[in-house]
Amino acid sequence: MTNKDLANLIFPNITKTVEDYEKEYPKRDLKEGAIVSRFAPSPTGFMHLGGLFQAIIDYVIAKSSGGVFFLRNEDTDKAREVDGAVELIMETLTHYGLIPDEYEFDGKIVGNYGPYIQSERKEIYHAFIKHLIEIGRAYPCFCDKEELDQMRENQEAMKVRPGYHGRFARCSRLSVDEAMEKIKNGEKYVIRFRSNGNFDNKFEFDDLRQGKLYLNENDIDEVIMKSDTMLPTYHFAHVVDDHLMHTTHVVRGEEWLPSAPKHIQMFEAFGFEAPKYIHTPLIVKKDGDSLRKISKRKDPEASMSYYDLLGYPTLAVIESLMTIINSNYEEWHTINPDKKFDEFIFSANKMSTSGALYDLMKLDDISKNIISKMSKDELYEKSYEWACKHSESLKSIIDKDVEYYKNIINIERESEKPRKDIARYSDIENLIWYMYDDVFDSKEINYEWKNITDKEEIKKILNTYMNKYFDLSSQEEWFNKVKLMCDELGYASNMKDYKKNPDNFKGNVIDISTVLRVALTSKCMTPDLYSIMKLFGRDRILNRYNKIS
RNA sequence: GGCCCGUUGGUGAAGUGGCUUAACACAUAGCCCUCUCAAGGCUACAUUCAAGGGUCCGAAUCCCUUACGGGUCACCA
Repeated sequence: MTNKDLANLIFPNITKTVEDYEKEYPKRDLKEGAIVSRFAPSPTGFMHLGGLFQAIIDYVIAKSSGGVFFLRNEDTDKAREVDGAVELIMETLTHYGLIPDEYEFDGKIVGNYGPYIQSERKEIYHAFIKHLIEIGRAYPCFCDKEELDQMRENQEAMKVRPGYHGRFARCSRLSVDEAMEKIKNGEKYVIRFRSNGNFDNKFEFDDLRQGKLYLNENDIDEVIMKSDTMLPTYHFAHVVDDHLMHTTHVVRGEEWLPSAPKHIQMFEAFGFEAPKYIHTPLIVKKDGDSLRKISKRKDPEASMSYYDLLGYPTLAVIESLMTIINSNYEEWHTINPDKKFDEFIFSANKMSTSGALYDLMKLDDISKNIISKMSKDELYEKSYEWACKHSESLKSIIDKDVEYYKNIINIERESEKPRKDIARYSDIENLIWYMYDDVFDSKEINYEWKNITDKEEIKKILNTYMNKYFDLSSQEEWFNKVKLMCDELGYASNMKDYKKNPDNFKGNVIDISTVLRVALTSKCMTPDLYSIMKLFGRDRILNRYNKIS
């Protein structure tokens, strides 16, 4: 009996060969230097920051090089699969504008290199494994979990490196006849790759981020096919898929670096060229004094739904991640304010070498800048869309009168130096509620008076203002009148005069405008008062002022 | 424990043997401007690059040792 007989016994129905698949998925017709990248999550939970981080890199390197970005669903672990995870991944990518060129979703395959769902590629993997068995580079292993645990314990006791390697790789020494006998007897087995590496040898590995690395050769006979489902493990699926799909650059987390030697070895066993690798740093978080990987369970900001719920513009999240990905991104962006982030030429070797701390302050800053540059129409659309999903109360406010809402958010907007007070759409309601009479009337109002708190004085100021100095003809006139009133009532209209001789005055123009502001809005901090008064109009102002008693 | 990677201000970081008296941005503080707030302008914020030793005329940059942090050693990805 030969290896071929063994291969046929295990995969009797596999007739296609590796060569057949090579022909079926020919080299992509792309221009020189075009990068083919992929985002390949496993549908085990929720989309988190680290995932988006990688997807952005994939997207940017593909787009900026005129290449292809595709999505592959790595669902080989059926036990950990979670319902709806695939939908969430697709939704999140779409939400952030990172739409893959090739993908498989909802029964539809887009692209010529599919299927893009690993569980649908079983036959392909089997053909490749069959080939490996035929050439003696893979073999069935009948060791069960207990035996392997026992082996590991012994290894630890003997202080030797744990793992299925060298003399510990028992099943690798089984003859073909013995193996076939066991299979015919119905014994359970996995398929292992037969390593030809020597752990004491180093080889040069070129990681695009870290540069040349010297890693130990792999000598572990890694499991490449699981027993129950006959699905491949990640290691094997990665080799077959990224070869057949002609991925040029694999972007993956740093945690994969230690298994890179296995992957290289498998590519070599098939005679394939390995893709280029970019192992990305983990996003970490400060926990007490030490740093740790950001975690979905402990850190709400690890989940993409956090940003969605608070209403950060998607671009803000992307750009904040871009600054971590390549710190020269910000510089590039200020020089090229009109270019889209995916035109940025990413340099893997400029990526940070250690774990990056995600800074929510920085996110706020980027976000404020982005929102401040939006036109009123754009802000209206984005904030309304957000409100429809996440805030019934903001939605109802906007629905009252869209034009009025737009005018409010347009105060000090669409100008050279726009206001930067909104970091998230969820901030808006708290900034504008007092502009709505019914909302104002339904609340318990706490007037934030400052220096002038005497009710009689306040009433006197308000009455004088409405009777003699109310003027909305222009910003300048408006303020001139306020100053004139100061003179009449004994307050300093000029701050310099006031500072020189504060005792000569009852107060100053700031005190007066604060009374006008607080009586109208209840708040001592608001955008430009003139603009607010313009939106109110005389009657509504009078109405608010009459509430003061 | 073995193997691999890393360590520059509160944060992201620039830096690749002399242009560094260590960019830039965020944060923080102060001042200016100003009808409040936000914004904007200006200023401050690492005598030092984890520590020690070495190489060199010259080191954050090259070498060694130590310390600390991270990753990984599954029929999980």
